[in-house]
Amino acid sequence: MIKLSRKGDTATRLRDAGRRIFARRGYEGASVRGITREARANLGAVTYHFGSKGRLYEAVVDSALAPLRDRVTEAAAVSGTPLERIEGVVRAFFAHLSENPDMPHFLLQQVTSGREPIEPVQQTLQHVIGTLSALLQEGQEDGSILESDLLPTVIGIIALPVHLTLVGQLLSRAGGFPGGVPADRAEEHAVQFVGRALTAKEAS
Amino acid sequence: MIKLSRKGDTATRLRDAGRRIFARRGYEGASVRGITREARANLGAVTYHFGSKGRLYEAVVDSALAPLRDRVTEAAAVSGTPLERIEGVVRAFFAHLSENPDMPHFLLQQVTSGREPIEPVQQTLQHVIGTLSALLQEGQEDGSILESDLLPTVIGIIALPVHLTLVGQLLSRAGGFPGGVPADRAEEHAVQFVGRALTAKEAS
DNA sequence: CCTACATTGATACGAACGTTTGAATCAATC
DNA sequence: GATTGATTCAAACGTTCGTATCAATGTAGG
Repeated sequence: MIKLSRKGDTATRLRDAGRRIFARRGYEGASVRGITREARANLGAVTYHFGSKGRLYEAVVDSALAPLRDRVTEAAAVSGTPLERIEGVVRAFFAHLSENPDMPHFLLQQVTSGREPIEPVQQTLQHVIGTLSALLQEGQEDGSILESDLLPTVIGIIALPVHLTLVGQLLSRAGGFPGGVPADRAEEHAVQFVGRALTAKEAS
Repeated sequence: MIKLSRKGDTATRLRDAGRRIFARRGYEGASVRGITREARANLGAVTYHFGSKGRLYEAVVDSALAPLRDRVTEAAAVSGTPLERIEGVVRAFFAHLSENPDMPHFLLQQVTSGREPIEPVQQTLQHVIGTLSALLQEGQEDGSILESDLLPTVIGIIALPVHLTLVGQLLSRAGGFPGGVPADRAEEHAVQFVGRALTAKEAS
């Protein structure tokens, strides 16, 4: 009755296959049959191990987002100026996105689904927004970051990595913009872009 | 045989209903039955007027994107500094998004679908990216805009309106951030954010 | 009026969907 | 080696999907 999740576990294989297929085709576009086929599992395996397609989806999303929350927390906790720590969060985003190329899909699928986001997404959003808001506020209080509405600024900061990664993929796939945006250039660019937007020196 | 598209046309009602439902539930999540029900049309009407569900979707996306292309073109063509015209494009985006709240859904659904985007989306992307790239290059040549890679910069500029609109909706719906981001504040914020990021004055 | 054509309507079809079922198989415990 | 519980398997269920069919209806032009 050893229930360790060895890598070859059927449940683990289902989660992995689910991650790929849900990300690529969306929730409705993914079929239990397709997932079980890719996971080399029986059709009934999703019901057996997760209860339903919906609960497999939640498990997939949660397993993709949990490490992101941790990374953001970590990046925000180092010592340094608020701006440096915000840059660290941006880099943490890029690191996680490049290691988990399916991730931005889940985030945006949830955002565009029109439904109330499922719990792990809600948690992650609140956590990231809360963390960045705190850093911004700290920077604004000590004068190192320009005054501005917190929420839209935070959204602007988050939007960059997600969009650069995703649209980069899209363009290199289909856009007539050969090569798209290489990951490392994208990261440097995002850090610069955010840094300038937050600290632009007024002509004095 | 008068084939004017009066507002009560079955084809028009189908396109309108399709826009709402495709945006809200995605392509696979929307059903022909649901669309025809909402349009008060017969089940066979989609096949009859558009040939298939897929072609209705293309018609919907095209009817949503065509006006955006026009607006961007217009905003980029006015006289003014490159930065002012870029700001105009950003404002055009916001105007179009706030009048067509379903629009960002289509854009991001395409981006996250993993499939090659359908033709009107590809056209629009290329057009907007081309237009902004030209404005950026002009500004970089006359020194009014900082040097940076064109493509990621353009993506950053586009990402802002889409994300602010969408995430604003999401947060006001579910996020524990009451009110989200009011549309007019979002627009001003985006214009400032972009302006700073493009023209930050180096300490000299 | 009548004919021709465009549109609507009700119904049917086959395929794919998520889930259920119950027998078969496997691995650990006594 | 028998027993037990967990897991896999093949098959089937009922539902919903997109599309096709064809008769009924509306609407000009002759």
